[in-house]
Amino acid sequence: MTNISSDVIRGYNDTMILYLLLNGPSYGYEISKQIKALSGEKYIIKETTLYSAFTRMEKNGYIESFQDASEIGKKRTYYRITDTGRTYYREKCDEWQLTKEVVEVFIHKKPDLPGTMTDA
Amino acid sequence: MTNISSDVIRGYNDTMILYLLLNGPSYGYEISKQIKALSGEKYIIKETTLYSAFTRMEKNGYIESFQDASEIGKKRTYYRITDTGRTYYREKCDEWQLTKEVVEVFIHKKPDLPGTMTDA
DNA sequence: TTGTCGTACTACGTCTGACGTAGTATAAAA
DNA sequence: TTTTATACTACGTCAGACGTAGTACGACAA
Repeated sequence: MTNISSDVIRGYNDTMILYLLLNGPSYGYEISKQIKALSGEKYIIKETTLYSAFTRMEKNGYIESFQDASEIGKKRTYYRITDTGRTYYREKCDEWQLTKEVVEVFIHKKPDLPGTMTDA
Repeated sequence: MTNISSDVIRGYNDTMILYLLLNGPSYGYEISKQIKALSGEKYIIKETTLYSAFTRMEKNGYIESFQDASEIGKKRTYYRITDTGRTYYREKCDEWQLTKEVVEVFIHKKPDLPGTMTDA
């Protein structure tokens, strides 16, 4: 079973989180569930990774935290994306296209044909 | 200008090097030039990154080093890919396909259409 | 002859993002 | 009342990338 290694996703966790915040403010637990669902259970972000991403991105000005006053139950920290964050997100999207192009030069596609690449 | 960040390529430097070694043994300087050329000058691997990748991969049994006896001028360390390395390479190719699928869920493609995504 | 350029490395230290482990705390459900 | 799900924080470790620096040899020019 092939798994996504953290080294690959590294640097794109922030992008995934920002993508979800484009649709409006959200908070940790919800975002982690959305990442899991949208990735088809293929990627599950670790809690520590997620929360440290929030801290980092707020420090960088990509997101802003706030408390929802009209909250009944548990207190949550919500985050909303800033304009700087939106710009950063778009840059990461461009970067991704470039990276993909480059990496794929060095990648053999899965054959989908029998008898290829088995040996020799 | 969009640049490829090291965090993205991280974990795929090894894969690129192995890809080049599939065609036969090679050495540091040549590989770095090939990466530059094949990527269309878009990615230039740092010397330290390259040589530490060699060390790591040899330790992991993905490559083997040797000296070319029939060498005239400068002594070089050549590397050849092992069977373990070939297997690892194929796994990384599979992983890449999976990663790409997942990441692209969270990526907006460049519109190529005017008037989209400018604001709200 | 001296100097510079290209080639071919090694050594060492730093940074960053991911993540393991652990602990806290509250609301809801059993 | 105890568990389960939610919602975090703290702290430390690890690995890969990379900055800086230095060594060394061959070729070629001035």
